[in-house]
Amino acid sequence: MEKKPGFLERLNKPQYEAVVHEGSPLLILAGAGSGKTNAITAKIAYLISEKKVYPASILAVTFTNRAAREMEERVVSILGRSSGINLNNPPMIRTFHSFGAWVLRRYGSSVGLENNFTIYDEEDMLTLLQSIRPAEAKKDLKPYVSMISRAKDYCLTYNDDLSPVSFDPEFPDIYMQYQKKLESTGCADFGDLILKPRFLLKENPAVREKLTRMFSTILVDEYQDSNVAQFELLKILSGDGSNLTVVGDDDQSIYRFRGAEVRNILTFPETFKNTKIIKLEQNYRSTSNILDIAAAVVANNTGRLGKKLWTEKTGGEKSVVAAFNTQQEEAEFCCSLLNDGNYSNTAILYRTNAQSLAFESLFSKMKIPYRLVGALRFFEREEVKDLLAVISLFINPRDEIAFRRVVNKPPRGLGKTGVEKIVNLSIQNFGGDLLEACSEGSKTLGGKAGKGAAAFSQIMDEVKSSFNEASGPEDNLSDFVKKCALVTGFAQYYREIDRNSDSQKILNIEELVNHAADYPSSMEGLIDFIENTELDRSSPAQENRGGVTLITMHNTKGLEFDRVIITGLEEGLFPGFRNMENIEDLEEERRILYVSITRARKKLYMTCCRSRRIWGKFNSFPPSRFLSEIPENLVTLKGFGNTVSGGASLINEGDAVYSRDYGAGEVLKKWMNKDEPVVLVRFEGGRTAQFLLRYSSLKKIDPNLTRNY
DNA sequence: GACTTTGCCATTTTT
DNA sequence: TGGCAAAGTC
Repeated sequence: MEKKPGFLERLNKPQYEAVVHEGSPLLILAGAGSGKTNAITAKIAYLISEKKVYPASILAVTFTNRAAREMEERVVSILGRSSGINLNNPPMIRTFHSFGAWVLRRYGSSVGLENNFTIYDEEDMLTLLQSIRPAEAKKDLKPYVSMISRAKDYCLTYNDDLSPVSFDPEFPDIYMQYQKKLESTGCADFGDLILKPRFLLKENPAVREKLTRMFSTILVDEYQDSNVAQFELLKILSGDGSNLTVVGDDDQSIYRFRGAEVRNILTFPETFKNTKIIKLEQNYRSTSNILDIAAAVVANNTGRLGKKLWTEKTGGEKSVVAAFNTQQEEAEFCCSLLNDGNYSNTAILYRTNAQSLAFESLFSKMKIPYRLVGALRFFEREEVKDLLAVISLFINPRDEIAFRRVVNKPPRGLGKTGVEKIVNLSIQNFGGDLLEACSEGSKTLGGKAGKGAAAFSQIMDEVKSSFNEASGPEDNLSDFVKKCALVTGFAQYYREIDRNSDSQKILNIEELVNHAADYPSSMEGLIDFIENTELDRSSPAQENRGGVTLITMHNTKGLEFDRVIITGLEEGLFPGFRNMENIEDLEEERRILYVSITRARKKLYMTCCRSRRIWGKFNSFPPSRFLSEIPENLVTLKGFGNTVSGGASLINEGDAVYSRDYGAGEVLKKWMNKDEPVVLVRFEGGRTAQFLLRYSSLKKIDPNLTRNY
């Protein structure tokens, strides 16, 4: 028998089965830490090296740029070791959105998109809405941005019944105006990157045939995060699905708010006949102590496909649940754990980005190195977007949002009226070309505005000629981007701002210039550069740093750490914000916790604070209900006072109680929530709060003594 | 039209 | 608490 290559030898039985399966649709249900990426990369490598599949005919789709990069690296590294593999035409490994953009750059003209289109993020979407409805306040228009995004997630155009998204009677009209304007400026938003390719493939048989023939094998990672539009695109692309492999875990679906549809994975076998289902249930990451907690928590969810994760690493260190009074104490606790110097093996997780602040300031003070993942998204920063807007406008002179952004920045005398005049001029006389309109405006507009228009026209001319100057096969784009920063005056403008406030905007511009060095100095290179910066907004400088990882729970998907500290487990924060009566929202929060817990290899901490400052005010929160879902014997409790079925559980309705955070009060109500006694207390001064008795530090007191507190 | 001040209001999670 | 937008001043 022929010897198997090493990367196949290392697979376990179901993994191997998944890798070699062929001929019918394949659904891999892969639990957390079960080697899912390993299986999918091994499958790609297997197809290329063993089945001699043409590499470029393989399409692998992920949801995050990080996942796409990682998969690509792994495939290259596996195949690099085998000889005789030619990767000149490598497999296409992209995010869904980047794949959509790729399709549109090539074939978009048949749906009205030229290949110089720029991609709008939510901020740009809002600006566009404002240009349609100038009378309305920004905050009133904001909801429509997410409605439009959701509609597109669900594959709905403005002609469709939009009631699944919103009953707002204005919405269909606003959506229509938005879409028409967006198309007239020759741009696309994130939703369009999926919707338009799907429409294109549906309506254009020639392109459909070309693409379906081009990609004979399709693999999708994190399939549980796909939305309806992505599913529709996939369906057209993969035909009967016989060469389609999807990998996912219904328990890790945490993007419902963004239109992800768990049903896509739940009903996959019904949609694609003869689906082979393979479950990967051996966890290679965590100890059984950690997995047991994860399992106990997620068991409270309904409608699961059901997997049983198991591990050979039985036992392990006991997990800790710790309660504190303030987020300051919580951060200090993390510091004390980090005294052992295990920075890079530790991650601190939180539900909202705002929570990172307490850690950041304390860690800077204590000289603990940290890296912040995902928070200040580099490419969303003002100065970066300004510079990108100038380049976008150079590529696509119809890009009205980019134009509005930079035409009077730094200030050069063009106000609202002047800008409106130029925009109208562009539409009436120049087919939307704003640069020609601006040049014309410099003659027709009087006074300051005319001078401003002339100045901006000249700047854009200089941008244009700077680009022509830099040519030659060895040149990259960094010189050009640098020149843009200079001729626009941004370099000087932001240096001045940096001097007056303690910002570092110039550094960000420099980083963008460095970034541009990766792209060849050609129009394609430039479009590529802009597209990649629009689609991948993470900051490489931050992500590659060492130190403790500070990260949102959502962002941890796909990562793992020896030690994980999940912070802010407070009712109202996690789960929180929306009405947690909605069972689907609540279950999604629970899955977020499940994802978070399963990031830990060896040691898990969960923390909560009794009070936390939100919007400048101190608010008190009871511990998260999720904590009460963890069997007591699996964790060590710290800082909960005289809890654990002690005196506190003797508290009854009508009792006088004392809380160290609220003071004295009276128990109004007591009831059971999943075997947990809960009390509602009204404190002196009228404030009320709920407590899970097990975790509260409430003490029963003699009502006659109340006044003493 | 540019710049300053006041007063309001808010925070999930991300391609 | 702070960020941002409307209102106010030059």
